[in-house]
Amino acid sequence: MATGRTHRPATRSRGIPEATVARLPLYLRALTALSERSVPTVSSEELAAAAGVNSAKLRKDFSYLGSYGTRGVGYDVEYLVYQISRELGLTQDWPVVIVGIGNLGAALANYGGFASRGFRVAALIDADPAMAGKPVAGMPVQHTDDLERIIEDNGVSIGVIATPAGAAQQVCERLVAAGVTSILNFAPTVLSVPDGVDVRKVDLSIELQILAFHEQRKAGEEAAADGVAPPVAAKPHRKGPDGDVPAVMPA
Amino acid sequence: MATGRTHRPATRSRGIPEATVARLPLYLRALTALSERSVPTVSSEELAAAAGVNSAKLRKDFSYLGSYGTRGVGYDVEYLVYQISRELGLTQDWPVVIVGIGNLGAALANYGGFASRGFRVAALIDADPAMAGKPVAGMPVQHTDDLERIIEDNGVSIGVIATPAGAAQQVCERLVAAGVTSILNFAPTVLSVPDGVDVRKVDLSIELQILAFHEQRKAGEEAAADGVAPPVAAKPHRKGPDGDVPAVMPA
DNA sequence: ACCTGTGAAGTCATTCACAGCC
DNA sequence: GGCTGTGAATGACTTCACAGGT
Repeated sequence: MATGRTHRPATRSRGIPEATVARLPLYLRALTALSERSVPTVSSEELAAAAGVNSAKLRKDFSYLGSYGTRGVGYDVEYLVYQISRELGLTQDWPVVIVGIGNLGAALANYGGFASRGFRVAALIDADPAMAGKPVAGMPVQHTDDLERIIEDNGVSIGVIATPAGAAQQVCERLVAAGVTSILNFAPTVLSVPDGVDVRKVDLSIELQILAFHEQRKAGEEAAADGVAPPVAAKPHRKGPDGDVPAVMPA
Repeated sequence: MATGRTHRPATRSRGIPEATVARLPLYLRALTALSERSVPTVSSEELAAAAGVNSAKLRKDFSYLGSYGTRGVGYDVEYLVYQISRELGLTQDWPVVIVGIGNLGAALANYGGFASRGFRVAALIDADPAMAGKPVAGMPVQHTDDLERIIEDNGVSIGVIATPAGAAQQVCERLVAAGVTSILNFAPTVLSVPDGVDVRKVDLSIELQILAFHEQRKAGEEAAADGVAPPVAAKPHRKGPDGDVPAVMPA
């Protein structure tokens, strides 16, 4: 059954560190912008600034790909664009399905960034029969019943889940069973998948909570010159009979 | 000035490692689910499984917050929910503005997860005069002209940018000038902000590219027993005359 | 003179493994 | 016997600093 260990055994990625892989798209974007302005070469310092990282990191990152620069000169923009695209697998195109065409799913379907870089929305899928056939982003929504067929017919290996949390795990299992091996999950749930399947998640609520944490620290920074008061101890007040405490609710 | 060094000087966060902070929301969500099912206590093993991490990591994470568990027993669910909420600053509420009410902005405005945990959408702002006054998610869209006033009137310190890439930096600057110190950026651009301002980004296209990278590696895993063939040179295919797309080209 | 590529050092994060308590 | 809390070990990532090429 493979419990939810999304964790791949080791940084199995023929040499390139995961942290580096995560930055390649950033470099690629910056390079593409330079390319559009017909800039022929760029130094690690300039490119790093455009990508929002420091130059030592960038050079180290590129060193994992090979020696694509020229000492005393910098990097050839077009050449690097090509090398990074190839490394990321963007020279082929990737059919993608989006499952769950609510507000978010529809927004994703309309998002231009999809098409631009080798990703192609092959199908939009929703469980609501009333949605079936309706056009979203110029494409008819299809019903979940046909999920397996759609995946196979289109050779889809990347799926985007934009369903409510409750439906996500089940959709995930169907996608995986049908052959999908990479999933981008927008539902606020932990997905468990078998080994060999990659999951990445995008979670608004988590990001906000992280910001709130730092925001709170900033606020506590007045008053404190020596001992930064931790969050404020507040009465432990455990065991609320029926939780007068945050009756919070998951998304 | 302060160039785009988002980088805070050091992990200034009174002890709690950034990686731990990023997982607290995950634990909180799992705990909330348990709380709703009235589960009174939970072991590190169980909770870790629910949150999709391993138990050693979870125990270490909690150890930064204090000793909130009981040996031989586990953690009191309600108590932990309270402690983590407090640590994250979720016991107060955070007014948030969303700037850029296109497909994505509207989807975010409708997203339930916002309201649920101390975050409150204080205003929706868009640059298009035609949008002004239109209700989205039961709330009238306001014009960018009033951005500064809205921030101040509502004491907003967290802003969400969902504008097109081209407008993001400028919107960011106005938000910061008006007093926002935490930004969640959905626009595919690197934002530069002064020290003391936190930026987190959510970028669909980057996530997909990371998935594509791993996907490509998986594909290359047949055939290879000894020397894993690097990316595979694949025919560059493409080359739009004036490509809005990567006009990829080797040197 | 300038800029890349990279060992070496330093910092941060995860995992191990077990003492201590229930 | 079961489970937490945590030093110590290991591993990953970043930064330094400079040798080496143009």
